[in-house]
Amino acid sequence: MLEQENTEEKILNAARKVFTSKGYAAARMDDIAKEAGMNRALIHYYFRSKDKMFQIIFEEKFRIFFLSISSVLTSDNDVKEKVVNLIRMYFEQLIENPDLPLFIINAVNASPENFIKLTNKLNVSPKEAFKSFHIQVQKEVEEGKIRNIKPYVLILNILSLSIFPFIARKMFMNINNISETEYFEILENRIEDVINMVLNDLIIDNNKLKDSK
Amino acid sequence: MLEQENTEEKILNAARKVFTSKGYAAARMDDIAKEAGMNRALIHYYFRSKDKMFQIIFEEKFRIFFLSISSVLTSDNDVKEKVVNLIRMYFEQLIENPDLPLFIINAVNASPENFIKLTNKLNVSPKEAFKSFHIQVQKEVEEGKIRNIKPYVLILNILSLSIFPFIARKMFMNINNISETEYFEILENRIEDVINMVLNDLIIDNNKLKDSK
DNA sequence: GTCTATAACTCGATAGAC
DNA sequence: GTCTATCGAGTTATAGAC
Repeated sequence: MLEQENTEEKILNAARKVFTSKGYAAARMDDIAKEAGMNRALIHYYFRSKDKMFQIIFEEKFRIFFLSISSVLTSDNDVKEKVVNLIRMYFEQLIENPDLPLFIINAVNASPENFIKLTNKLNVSPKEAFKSFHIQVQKEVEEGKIRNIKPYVLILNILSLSIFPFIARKMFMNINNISETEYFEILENRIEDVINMVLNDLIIDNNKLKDSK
Repeated sequence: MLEQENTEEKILNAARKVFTSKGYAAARMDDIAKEAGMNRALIHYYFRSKDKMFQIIFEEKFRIFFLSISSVLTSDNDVKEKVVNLIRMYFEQLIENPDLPLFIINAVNASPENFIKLTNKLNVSPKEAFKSFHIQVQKEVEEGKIRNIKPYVLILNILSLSIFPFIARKMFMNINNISETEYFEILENRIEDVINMVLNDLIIDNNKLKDSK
């Protein structure tokens, strides 16, 4: 069946593509118009200004990115289950939307005020989600379910291992002369490695291992 | 003793700061002029165009970033020693230059041709360094010195854990309401965690651990 | 070498015909 | 709603005085 897009959807799709791949400053209204198959005047007619369009796209992407994290972090699983879910969820999401993290990071860097305003405005608050996860990690550490690890460190490790490969993918593809498809295959095969690494890190006493080296 | 900068150095320092923090598209020649304490005309007199200035800065940063990786990867240490050196070196370098990775990644994404040209031009080739490390990893896997791990995966894990926290630092600082100094302290305390995690991953048989869970 | 003034150009935004 | 033409602000780059 043929998906019939109306003009507004065409523009939004084009804007998504251009803004997420080039960022705000480098994006041209004419790029978006061309991508949507029309002229600049028309996209101004629908969305008034470049700023307003960007806000719409940013808010949408921001929501996608943090809604899924929050839902995993605030579920009632234990820490280890959340770790597994986070890593799998990131991979699924980023394979569909590989430009997402860099887009959000660059947008936040360009105007942190904007980020703060959005986190306050949305009912999905990454701040709250992270905070409740912190508390849970501390609790499980005290109970001896996982090793003594700082919540910050655990989150940083998960996000780093999941997100960075997508952020740096073009450089990697270039350095190793491989296509995006091949690269994504490598990443898919890597998921279980990442899960194992993070989980093992949670149950291993590093001092014991050091002695045996 | 007072470091006397001449005009050219003043401009380059200003350009470094502005380009690495804003990226090419968002940087303004007037930002650089103001940062250097002079007017636009003068920076054009010295460096002709925005493009040429950016090329100089990019090439310089690129060199810094890959020279240090290459020197670690092509040393005659074994894989485990290289892992430790890589992680420590990244941290030291990035604490001094936290905008470096995002700057390079964005520049490479904006024009991959440029990246390819540079890697060919420089005598320091990341491609070669990575390739020789791949071979070494495969050799040590065959010898049983480390577990059966794909070289790609190992490199991705190291780079992810080391670089991502700097790339996403502003978002983290915002989410957790902490200053850059506090954040860098967290990262410094995290180094040994990262080293342990990657090293343990190299010597652990995941199947055995899975059974005991 | 360094400045002020201004040319040349890019690009977001609007006017107005259809 | 959609288009062509054009305005006008913002930026890079140059001319020319000192």
